[in-house]
Amino acid sequence: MGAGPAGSMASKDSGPEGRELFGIADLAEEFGITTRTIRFYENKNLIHPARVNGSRVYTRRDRARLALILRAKTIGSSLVQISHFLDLYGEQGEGRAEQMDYVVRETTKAIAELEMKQELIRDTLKELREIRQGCMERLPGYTPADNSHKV
Amino acid sequence: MGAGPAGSMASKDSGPEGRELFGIADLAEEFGITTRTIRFYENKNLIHPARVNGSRVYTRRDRARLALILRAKTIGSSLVQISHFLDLYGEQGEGRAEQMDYVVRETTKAIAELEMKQELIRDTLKELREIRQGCMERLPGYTPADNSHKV
DNA sequence: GAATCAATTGACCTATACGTCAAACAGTGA
DNA sequence: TCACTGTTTGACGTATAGGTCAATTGATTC
Repeated sequence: MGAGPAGSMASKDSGPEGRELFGIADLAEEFGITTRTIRFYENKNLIHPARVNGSRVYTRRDRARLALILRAKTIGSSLVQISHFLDLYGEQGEGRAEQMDYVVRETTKAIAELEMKQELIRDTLKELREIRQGCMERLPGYTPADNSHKV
Repeated sequence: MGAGPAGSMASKDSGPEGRELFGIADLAEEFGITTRTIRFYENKNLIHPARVNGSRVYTRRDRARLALILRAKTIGSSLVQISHFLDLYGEQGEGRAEQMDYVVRETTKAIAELEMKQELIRDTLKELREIRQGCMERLPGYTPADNSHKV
């Protein structure tokens, strides 16, 4: 089965931010990934775009969801983990206390894991800064507390 | 080619911390990974244990290196990235200014990337806490600012 | 209405990071 | 000495995360 275009002629606006609906190529370009990757995520049930004439159409919510996925990936989560993540983000609306309790427990776990990662990163950063500092001191033309070209 | 044991009878001490040398199984157990994983890392040139009668023998430095690898993995680095990481950790000793300069540049890049990840995690944590908070408020028996069973 | 162009599904391929045997071999204890 | 345990290399299998190609289809343009 094929589908139609959703090319440069956007559904409503043409600005990159004022848009409401997006084609798969738009999102791919915006996030610097391939359409294959986006379709792969859909296959893994991470995003559920609408279909128009067989073509995928993404809302802002879909786009935000994709952004969440990519952010989580950068942090080091697997797609399976991300899938559970996304459930938490979606589930807040309503639901019985049972569901709420579940979300509370899961978010608590996720928070704990991220806090641990945060600590590991902090430690690593400290070490890297020490290494860099040690190197700089051995570099010719070094003067202690050289903040002349500080960032 | 085969090899000999390095079993429960440790090279020197038997305590888990006072040790100086370790067998592959010791490290595997200590870090909760398999020996296969450790051998895989060696195959990728991430660790270079000594050999005694064909069997791998790990020093404290090797053990620290393995710890670095696993920490970096948790943070979300690939083994290739970790390989470069480890080069930086090893290279600080001496070397010409050229090498020092290289290390300074690479550590700077690594630091920037980690700082970015740190921010992403901060953002995610903030959102997760909000979600959890929102759920808790909808939970029965909730009283605002309920710190009665705080961690 | 034929060409073109973007998008679709399906199939197969790739790289990473290991898991899982299998066969061989080295020490140790009985 | 023989069995047993732990280790070695090698080979193959698996899960994840996509890349790449092919054939098709649908909307737009000429």
